Amino acid sequence: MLFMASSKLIDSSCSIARSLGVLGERWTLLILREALTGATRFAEFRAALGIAPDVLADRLSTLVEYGVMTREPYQEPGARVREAYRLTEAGRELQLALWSLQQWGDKHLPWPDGPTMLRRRCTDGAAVHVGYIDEQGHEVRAGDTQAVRTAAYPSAD
Amino acid sequence: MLFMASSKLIDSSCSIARSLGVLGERWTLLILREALTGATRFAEFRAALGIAPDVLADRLSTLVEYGVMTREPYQEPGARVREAYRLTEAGRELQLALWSLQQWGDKHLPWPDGPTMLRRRCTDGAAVHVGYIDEQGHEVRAGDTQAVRTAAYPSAD
DNA sequence: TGAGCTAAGTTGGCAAAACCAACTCAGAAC
DNA sequence: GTTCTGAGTTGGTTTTGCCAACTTAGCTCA
Repeated sequence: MLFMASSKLIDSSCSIARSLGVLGERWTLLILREALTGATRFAEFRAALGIAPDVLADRLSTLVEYGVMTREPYQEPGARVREAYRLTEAGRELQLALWSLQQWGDKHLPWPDGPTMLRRRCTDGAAVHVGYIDEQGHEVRAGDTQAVRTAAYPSAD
Repeated sequence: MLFMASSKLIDSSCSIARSLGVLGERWTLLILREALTGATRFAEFRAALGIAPDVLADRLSTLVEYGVMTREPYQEPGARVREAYRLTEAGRELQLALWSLQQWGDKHLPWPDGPTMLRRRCTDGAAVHVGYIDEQGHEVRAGDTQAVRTAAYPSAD
């Protein structure tokens, strides 16, 4: 086996580090962006991203290994069996993280012609953004948020 | 110059790709996690992450270059001048993206002892999560969201 | 005055990962 | 039975990351 499922990050007590252990390698989040817009086939990812085939094979197998995507053979009538890579529910939930990055890029690394994608509500097309929400489902301002350590936080390092 | 400010991703028309061009290299998001919890000095990042000093220097200079952090000398009384790396407002806004990843990791890559960090409102300590919000400041369910292309979306590839 | 200490790096050699082109393999079409 | 296409694998080169050692500057203390 040439590829090692990514680093020791996945054994970290920090959820951000564990997420990055699965998602943080080069190309992975772009592969997921394509998957969220409907790509399912090896050649589709390859054409859309220009990624080397060995790297793509490695990333897809990592995503399958950690339950972000599934690899399933399928057959169109009159064609031979092919492999389809589909997002699991866990994978679909990564839309939130990708939209966070998209929203940040729209604001802080703007493109001359403006954004190429907008985030909308299906039902009425109203603008949707990513933000902080309290238990009543109401938005919380960024400055009113804080992260706090739990008892599970490692005391001695 | 040994280091090239990261790839051609920053010239992409996709905001996710541009964000990853600045933030997507190995270690970068973990450096930002430390910065959001108060780290400012080279040696602090190094000790917290165990990152090689040349890689850390490269990542910090990329973050400064793109306006995510500032590098400013400061002097404690009776000590020589040192460098402090501080988040800009753009950098502080990345808390949203990091919390998205943390929330995903909490759910899909759980740690045996439970999460080590919780997301809270400062004023009353109530739980806060990251999610989709409409123009009235109310939460939108994930399944009710969609991304749509604008006129700026590149037609011919 | 100069020897030691610390922070913030830089430099050089080695190992791992990414990139690229060429090749494989299987089934369908011709 | 030759060609085509999708989904990869293989081999060689380049880039990136990792590690240890070194550098530089200003402070402290003898």
